[in-house]
Amino acid sequence: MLDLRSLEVFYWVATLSGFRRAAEKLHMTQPAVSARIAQLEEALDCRLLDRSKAGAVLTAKGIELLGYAERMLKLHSEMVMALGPASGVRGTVRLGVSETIVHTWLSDLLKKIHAIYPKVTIEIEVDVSGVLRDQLVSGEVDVALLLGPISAPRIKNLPICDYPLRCFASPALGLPDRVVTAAELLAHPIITYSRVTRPYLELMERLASGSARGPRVFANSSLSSIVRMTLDGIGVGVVAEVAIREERHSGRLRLVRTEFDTDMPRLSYTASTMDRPDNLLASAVAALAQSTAAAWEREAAPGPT
Amino acid sequence: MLDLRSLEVFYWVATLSGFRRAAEKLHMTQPAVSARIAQLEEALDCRLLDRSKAGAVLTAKGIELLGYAERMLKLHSEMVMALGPASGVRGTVRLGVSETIVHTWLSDLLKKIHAIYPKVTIEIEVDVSGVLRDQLVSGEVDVALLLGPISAPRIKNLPICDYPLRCFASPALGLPDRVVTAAELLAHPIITYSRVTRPYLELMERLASGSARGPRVFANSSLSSIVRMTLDGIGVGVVAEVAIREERHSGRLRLVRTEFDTDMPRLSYTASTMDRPDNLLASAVAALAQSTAAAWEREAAPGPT
DNA sequence: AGAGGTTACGGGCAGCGTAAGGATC
DNA sequence: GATCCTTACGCTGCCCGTAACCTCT
Repeated sequence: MLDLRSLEVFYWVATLSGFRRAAEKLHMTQPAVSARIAQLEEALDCRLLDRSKAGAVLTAKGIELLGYAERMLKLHSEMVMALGPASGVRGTVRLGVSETIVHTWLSDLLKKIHAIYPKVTIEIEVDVSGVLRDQLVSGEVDVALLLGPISAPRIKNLPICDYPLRCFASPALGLPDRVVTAAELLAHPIITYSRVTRPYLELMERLASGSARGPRVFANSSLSSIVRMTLDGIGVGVVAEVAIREERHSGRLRLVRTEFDTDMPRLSYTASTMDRPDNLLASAVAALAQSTAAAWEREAAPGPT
Repeated sequence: MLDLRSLEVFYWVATLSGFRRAAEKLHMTQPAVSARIAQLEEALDCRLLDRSKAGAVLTAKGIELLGYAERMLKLHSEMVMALGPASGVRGTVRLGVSETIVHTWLSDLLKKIHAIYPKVTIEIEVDVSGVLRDQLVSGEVDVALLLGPISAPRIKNLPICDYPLRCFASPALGLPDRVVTAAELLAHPIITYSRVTRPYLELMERLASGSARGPRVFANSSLSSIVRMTLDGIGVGVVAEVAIREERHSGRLRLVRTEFDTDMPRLSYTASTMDRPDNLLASAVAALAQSTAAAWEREAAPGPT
């Protein structure tokens, strides 16, 4: 009948390359999926999928139909999101988040989501951007707030915020209250993000060019841990300015101005989603993340943590 | 459920401003329409239409939904037209045609339509463009091949051909075989389209400016009749060049070159359709008309009649 | 033998039509 | 009372799940 349900079933069979997998995804039995596809093929009077052990692959007609199916399903989701009473929307959004975001406005975002979609469940996964990227691409998370943009097919990147990397130190470290040189700074160990992160790599690139020998670096995958170590006077912390607002405010950490501040990498975050016709909630959450980040910056209030 | 059928029912209720009229249009009973709308309103948890004696009018939410409904239905029709086996398409297209088109390539178009959509019924209405225009706007015809374009909301105009108006005469009339002056020409009566047509008006405008007194004009609503009268030597026929190809070819009528040939109005035809999400067949026919006209001109063959 | 898809069959429910019941002019 | 919509109710047909069967590795 070419109705929405059939298109949805077809979409998932095509996307997951299998009747069985589509059936699981759609919470129905595999014969039901078979029947829908058979009906679709009869209506269009052509084969849409070649069945093989390896998996169902689309025929030419199938590819053509898939294009329409995606457009229809997307339009439908859009309509539901726009018109359906938001408070009635149910579902689960798996949200991947970089730790920096956790320490800034994630809680604001969660409050906002819950206010608008009280029946939606949020699952949060905190990891470094590289891992989040893979999880997004493989569909393990629906939205990722990370250092973007991600260049992969069907990924939509929504810029949300852009924080400069800055150097911080405990007053106990005794760094002078003026613009310091690279040499002065590198007398202390650098405490920063883990080696697999982009800010780490960009930072190393810049520091390596300035000093004769590589600086001592303590790379740490936990932002809290970096802050802790910096507070303890182990060295100079290099993190996003926003991550230590509280410590800076209370005077426990000082901003260290350096001669290469203007050359420091910026952490550009994006809310990235996989462009799928279902789960428009993911896009909605991405949009909320954008507005939350903007609001948080406007307020310029030192958020808790 | 916000499925396609519900949207279709809603679309027609909104468009026709009434449950009853929508029911007739959709060949279903009025309670069934009520039920679908009620279900839609329940799903969206809001009223979509205000019922009043005068007719159902959309609420704000209703207007919003209508936009989505149109987009969805249109996309659906597009999909069906693109994927569905064309030979399986059923339906009726009411086609309004100007007489000039009838005398040129209409039969080619009908053959083409029948070859592609054997199960589609074509109803043909021949009239002058002004009448066709009204019939199209009021929905009495689905496609109109007429002197366009039509400037009315939701009308799509597809240019199909552009024929110059020319003067013709029977050799018996004795007009010289050279470029004649307006005065020489107007010594004879002018036989042309009916007074309610655009070419008549444009022609009169041009002739009036050139001669002291208005020319004698036999306006005739029937093209065959115009040709007949011209053949009989009653006067000078002024019609689209293409309409008398056969007579000209057989030598029964001659082209009369005039000093104002270059200033003659051109008959620009369009295939015009009402932009409705259903009846994509109309658009398909319009497109076929365009290609048929182009093919006919390329062949430059004097088509029968 | 096991994974993946098809065929066969029965039950539940959505959606339609018929018929009767308001509401508003 | 005429028109337009809603409510009530029974029926049909679709769609799904269960279960058995097919096919290929």
